Formats: sequence, C-alpha cells, structure tokens
Amino acid sequence: MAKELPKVYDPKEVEDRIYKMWEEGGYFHAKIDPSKKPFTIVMPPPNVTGQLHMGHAMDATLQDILIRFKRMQGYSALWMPGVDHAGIATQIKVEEELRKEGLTRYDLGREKFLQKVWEWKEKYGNRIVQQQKTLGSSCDWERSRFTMDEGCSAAVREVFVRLYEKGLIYKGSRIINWCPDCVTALSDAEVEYQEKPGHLWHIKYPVKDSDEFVIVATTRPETMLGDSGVAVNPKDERYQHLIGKTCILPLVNREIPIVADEYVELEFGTGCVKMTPAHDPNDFEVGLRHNLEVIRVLDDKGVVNELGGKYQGLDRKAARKAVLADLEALGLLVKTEDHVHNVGTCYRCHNDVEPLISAQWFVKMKPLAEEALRVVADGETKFVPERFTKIYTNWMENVRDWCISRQLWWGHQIPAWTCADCGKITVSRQDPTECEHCHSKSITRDEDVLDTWFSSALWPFETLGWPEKTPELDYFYPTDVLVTGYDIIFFWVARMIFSGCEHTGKAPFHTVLIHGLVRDDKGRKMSKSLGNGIDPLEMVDRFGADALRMNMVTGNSPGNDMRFYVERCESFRNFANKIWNASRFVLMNLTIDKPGLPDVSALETADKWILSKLNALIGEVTENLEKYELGMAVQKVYDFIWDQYCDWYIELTKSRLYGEDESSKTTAQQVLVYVADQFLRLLHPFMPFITEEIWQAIPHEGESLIIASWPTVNPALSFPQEETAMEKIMDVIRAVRNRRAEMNIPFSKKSTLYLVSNEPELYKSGEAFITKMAYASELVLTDDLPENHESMISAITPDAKVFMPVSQLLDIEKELANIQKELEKAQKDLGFIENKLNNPGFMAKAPQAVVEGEKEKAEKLRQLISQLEDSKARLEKM
RNA sequence: GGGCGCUUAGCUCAGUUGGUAGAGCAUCCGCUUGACGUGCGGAUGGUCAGCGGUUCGAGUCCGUUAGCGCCCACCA
Repeated sequence: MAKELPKVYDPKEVEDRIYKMWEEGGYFHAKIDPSKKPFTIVMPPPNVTGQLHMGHAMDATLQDILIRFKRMQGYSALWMPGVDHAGIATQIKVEEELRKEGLTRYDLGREKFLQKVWEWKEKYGNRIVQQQKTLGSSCDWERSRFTMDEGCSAAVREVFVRLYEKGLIYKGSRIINWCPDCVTALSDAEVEYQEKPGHLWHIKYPVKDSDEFVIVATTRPETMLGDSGVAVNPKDERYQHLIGKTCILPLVNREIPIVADEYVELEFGTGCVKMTPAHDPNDFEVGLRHNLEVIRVLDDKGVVNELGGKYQGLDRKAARKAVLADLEALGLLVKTEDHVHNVGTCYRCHNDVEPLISAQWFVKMKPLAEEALRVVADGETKFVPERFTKIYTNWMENVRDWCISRQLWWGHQIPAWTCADCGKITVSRQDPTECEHCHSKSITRDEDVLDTWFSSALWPFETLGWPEKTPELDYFYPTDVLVTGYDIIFFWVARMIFSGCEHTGKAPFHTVLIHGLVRDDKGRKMSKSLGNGIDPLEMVDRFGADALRMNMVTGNSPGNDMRFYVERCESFRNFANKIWNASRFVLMNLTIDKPGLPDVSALETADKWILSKLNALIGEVTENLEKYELGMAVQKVYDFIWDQYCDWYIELTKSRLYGEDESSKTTAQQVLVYVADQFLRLLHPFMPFITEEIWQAIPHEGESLIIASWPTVNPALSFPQEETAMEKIMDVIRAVRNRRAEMNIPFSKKSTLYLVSNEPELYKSGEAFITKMAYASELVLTDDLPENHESMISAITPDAKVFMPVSQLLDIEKELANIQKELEKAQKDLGFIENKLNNPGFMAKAPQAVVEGEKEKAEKLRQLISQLEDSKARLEKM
C-alpha cells in the first residue's frame, strides 16, 4: 500500500481541508457527558472589530494545546469562544467611519448610531473568528457568544441589580479619570502613567489685606481657575501666621482660604499647594476636610467653561498658555522649573487624562475583594507562574472603587431611572414604568453604559447560561484554566475572580496561566504606530499554522515576554517537513495495512530501544503538560522525533527493510508505524494539522487523531537492557564517525573495523548497524588487539575500541594533536573527580549512589587515558 | 517610594526537587549516505553579570551590588 507523497510538505494544501474535516466531524463540540470529566477554558473574547494579532496567536495556541491534550485524555473538553463588544474601541471605529461622511454620532442620534454599530458588528464581527480558525483553534463554535447578546445582557442586568440591591453599586460625585478626547470616564485600570518632561510653575497668590504673597507650585496652571484654597502643612513655621487668612486668586480675583493640612509636604516645592478640589483627587480630599468649594472649570471636552471667566472657550492647552502669559504680565509668575512627572494617559487614545469631579456609578470593591483574596490565598485559584499571585494580591488588597459608567452609547445601558419628581433612583430587572419611590411616571433612564469589562467579568459563567441554572453551567462550571497575558490581570482576571465568587459562590477557574507579550525582534512592543507588527496570518501563509504555533510555545519561559523571530517559524517549518519526510519514508516501505505491534519476542534491540525511549517520552511529556510546562513538553517531542526516530531509528531499520528477513522487515514496519502513531499523538496538540494529515495516511485505528486517545506509559514496553546495549552500539558508531570526520575521510572510503571489547556478542547484535552507519567494509569482532593495530586509526568509547587500517589517509601530526587534546581533557576530568573522591566531606556526606557513580566515571576515565596513551605511543612510532 | 523580572555560546533563549551547562539561528569542515539540501555527518564557541554566604558539591538556595526592563503608588 505504498503511497506517494510530495517531497515537500505544503501546509496550504492541508490546513483548510483538515480544519473542515474536524468541523464537519463535530469534534470541537463538547457535549455534556456524565461519563466524562469536563475540562473548560473560556477564551478571552477578542474585540468584534479586532484583527488577529500576535497576542491572539499566543493566547489561542496555549489554549488550543491544553484543550486538545485534555480532549485526547478523554475529557469533555470545552473551549468556549466569543467576541467582546469592546465599548470604546468599537464606538471610536464607527465614529471614524462616520467622520469620513462628515458626520458625528450626535448627528445621527443614539438610536440610529447604535443601529450603525450593529451593522458594523454584523459585517466585521465574524472576521476575527475566521482568522482564529486559520490557527487551528478547536473552539466549540456552536456555543460562541457575544458580550451583548441576549443572554449576556440579561446576566449583566442581573448582576447590576443584585449589586445595587446589596448596596455594592452606588452613584456618586467623585474625582474620576476623564478622557476629554474619548469624552468618557475611565476606571483607574484604564489609565496608563507615563513619565513626561513638564514644568513646575511657581505662582504668587497675594494675601488679602497684606503685602505678602504665598507662592504655590503647580504642573497644571490652568486648573488655578478652579482653585478654592491654598494649603500649607500645619507644622510649617514659615506659614503659621497665614493659616486662617485668605488670599486673592489672581486672574479670577476670588477670595480663597489658606488652610493647614497634613497632606502638604514640607520639603516639596514652596510648601504651599493650591487646592483645586474639582480637578485633583488629593485636593478633593483636602477640600472635604476643610469645606472648600468645588469649582469645576473644564467641561467634558477639556474646554474651559463659564466658571473660567475670560478663559471660557479655550481648550486646556490654550488655557494653560493664556493663564501663564497673563500671570507673567502681572509679574506673578516667579519661576519656571523643568520637572519630570508622571502623567496619566488614556489607554485607548493615549491623550492626557483629566482628573475631574463627575457623577458616576461605582462598584464598592472592599467587600468583594475579600473573597477574591481568600480563594487565591487558599490556593483554590492558582497563578502560573506563581509570582503573579503577588501582583494580583497586592492589587486586590489596595483596590479602590471601580468606576463602571461610561459616557458612550455602545454598550450595556445602565438599568437605572431617575425620577423627575422625587429625584430618587429606580434600578430594576424589568424596565420600570414608574418611580418605585413616589410612583411618578416622569422617570428617565440613565444615558450611560457600563464599562466593557463589567460584562467581561461575567464571561466564565454568563456564557454557560447564568443566571439560569442550565445543565451547561452545572457541568462545565467552574471552568478549569484561564489563559491570558499579564497585561490584563487587573482589567479582567481579577474582576472575573471576584465576580465569580460573588455571583456563583465559586472561583471561576482553578488555574490562571499567564503568558508574556510578543515583541518584535528588537524587543519592542508591536504597535500600529511603530508599524513593527508582524501579522500572524502572514506567518501562517508562509510557514503554516503549525510552525507559527510552535514558535509561540517554545523559546521562552512562562510569563516572560518573547521576541518574535521569523527565522524561528522557518526552522519549525523545516521540522514539519522533516516529519513529513520521515512519514513518507515509512509509507514508501510499508507492506502492512494495520497498526499494531508484534509479540515482544519478535522485537529486536533497536525496536526495544526506541520503544523504551518512547515510553519515557510519554511519561515526561504528559507530566510536563499537566504542569503547564508546554514549551518543555514539546521540546522533548521535537528532540525525540528528530534525534531518536529520524536520525537513528529510521537509519537502523533500513538494512532490515531492504533485507531478506521478512519477519524482521515486518517487525520494523510495525514498530515504525507504532512509534509514529504515538509521537503524532504527543505532537498533535502543538502541531495539529500536519499530525492529523500524516496520521490519516499511516495505518491507524479510529476516525481522527484529534479524538484519538492520549498515549500512556506501558511498562511492558520498557527495556532498560536493550536501551543500554543500543547506546553502546551507537557510541561506537559516533566514535568512528567523529574520528573519520576529524580526518576528513569521505563516506565513500570504507574500511575494515576491528572492534575490541569484552562484550563481542552485544556488538555482534548491532553488526548491521555498525557496518552501515560507521562505513565499514567489514566488521571484525575480537577480544584481543588486532595485529598491526599500532598503525591503525583508533576510535574509543567507554566500552570498546575500534581500529581502522587506513594509515595512508592519516595525517599523523593532526592525529597526535587530537589525541593529545583528548588526553588532556580526560586527565583534567579525572583530576576533578579524584579531588571529589579524595574529599572526606564528599565521601562521608554524598549519597552512596553518587559516590559509586563518581567512582565508575573515574574508572572509565582511567581506562580511556591508558588507551589514549597507547594510541599516542603507537603514532609516535610511526 | 514599593514590588517583580532579566543578566547563561556571536545572536535569541531553555535549563522545576543543588551532582563539572543545552537548543535554534549564525560560523567553520566534510557529504549527490536508496525519506528529507526545508537535508546528513562533524567542529568551534560559555570564569552561567560581580561579590559574599550555605553545602562534600551552586547556573540552580540565601544575602548583597551593578546594569537593563516592567508593574504598582504618586510630592502639588
């Protein structure tokens, strides 16, 4: 049944076909099956408008590996996919589209605008799903969800109402982070701080009824329009006499009090701080303590409002210039210092965030944080790598109330109605028709929508049907592993944990697997503005999805950033091609059509060796995967396939496959197929496409590799003795090859090999291999040195000496130098070990096995040295 | 100010219970070896950032210093 496969593996030809086959087979769909254990991963939902980038590729690869592994292990493995409505991002995108037509969202009005966004969502929402499929992601697409679908919306509403009723959601006027460009409030997590060079301006405020001044220092002079006080430290001797007096706010001519507050640092600046309670969180706190007026002078777009007097209408930058110019003209600007400070910027648009007072909705975090901290402290939820536990804990312990309202249109509108008559708020699961307090009909719904992360926080259970008690929720929840980058631990992971605890009474997953960021080859973050992003789809196109996946999971350690090298994709493409050709070889020489091993008695040394190696591999890879050491797991499979199976086992079978012994031939074929079948299974989670394609081509049982069972260690196929024997034979082959390579002897020059050892029967069993792979014209096994061995080239292993009579090709000086080098190395090594053995401490305290091992090593080295010395002496005579 | 990570071969990085260091790429030598030149066989290359400690023994554990990077807090 020899099959003809092309010489080069072509992923393009294979991947779409295989993916379709999986989809049509329904293998991605996880059924509720009481006879199986569930294993669940919820996918971090990408933005509806998003394009697949390397971060997604990383996420998807890790999750797919775990899901495929568990599916093969017999779990009902659910990978729950979906997309996120991504409030700001999506709204901005649609607004940009509108702008091309010269329109704003206000021109359309809320209803029409939302209609537009939904159209946009229908148009582009599926794009990223298609892109994910090219990576081979085995998601249960039938269950795919959208954060604004009916179910999720119901869950969001339920959660909002519950938290409100428990007093954990409230509306209040607080200093929040406001982005004047996105025109919305942001949560603390959405602010990114950047060190920026700025200035510290020193401004004179005249003290009322006095010739004195106080000098305040500020980095944001325009906010002085909203100043309602000046604060000094109560212990500051310089200003004791001014406490309780008032000063005249320049430009505005408002009388503002001078108050004493511990908040002010004595050493920084002048020791006097202008107080702008409406535009600074600290000033707001101080203001509360001293009853300072709250005067908000910037509007939602960052433009000075009517309280800013003559500066009204200027945006914040222009206002700063104007204020400084006027102060200068009045001689009130006494000093301008360079000053580097941290400026909060919007994570979306990267413009400076303006802290300002605003009425917003908040989630009271302290009570929710308690359980979220406990489940992690008690190990019910573990972070991998472990170090992220501390980051999470630290954040959760210091968490402040979460500002959840956004002044957007695209999102879950807050289910709160304010009464025009009594002014009270009605929050309800059903849209109310009247105020629940005074029954007035004049109620209006809050315009704001919820932070996108408010719905994402419910993702692990809302996607399974919560708040309904669905069978899915019962079976698949809590989920198992959550995979994501460290950059969204606060945004998402933390919020899912407290939400899961609060609403379902259970932590939403037992493991959080954190990965790092994918950077470019210079270590820079991939970004649109830098134009240094590498498109995963292009990599799939050029090298195949399997190669890209391998790149994602190797070459870095968990939780650390990785640099993306295109060359690495290339090397994994080569690996794919290597496996392809190995299987091509197997298929070309195949006369059997059923899988299965022969009786153990039929197995030869080489067979037992590879089977034994395979057994060890299965154990290690499984263990690595259970511990989320994906990179290590796949490295071992890679090495096994390339170094053991291809470089050795295939070569070892050739003489049998081309030989006359039919039984040996069949055995070799059976083992070749068996081992291939097993390593294809081990590799499948990592390189799903090529493994499936090959598996379908070789004799196999079952309909698809994706649902084939995961290999398990089989003690009956462990052969330590044959493993050792084979290694000894391989040592001889390597030694001869090394020696020949050192002397540049071409393969075509064959020679008689005299092999001297005290286990001639062992080497006899490997005669065919040694002859072929060590380029022998003839192999002579002896237990005594051959005649004229002095004139031969020697290759030495710990257990054997090989002599080759090719003196005519020998460069004696080069050979002597080689031997001298080896001798020195051996002597150095021996010295090291002898030191150990002469060390009474070592002899007394090291475990017996280690001591024995060292003694053996020393003995081997002594033998090697004496052999080398012999060779040296011989050569010197020549 | 607090915390974390990194520093290992020319480059990028592995190295999980402490037992004289590995991979990929690059470099050099050789090879039309009946699967594969996207290949085969070899080779070169490392005082594992510095210092101190624990230990019979440290890349691996502890302390400390330096450089780089990140996160959190934020003195206007």
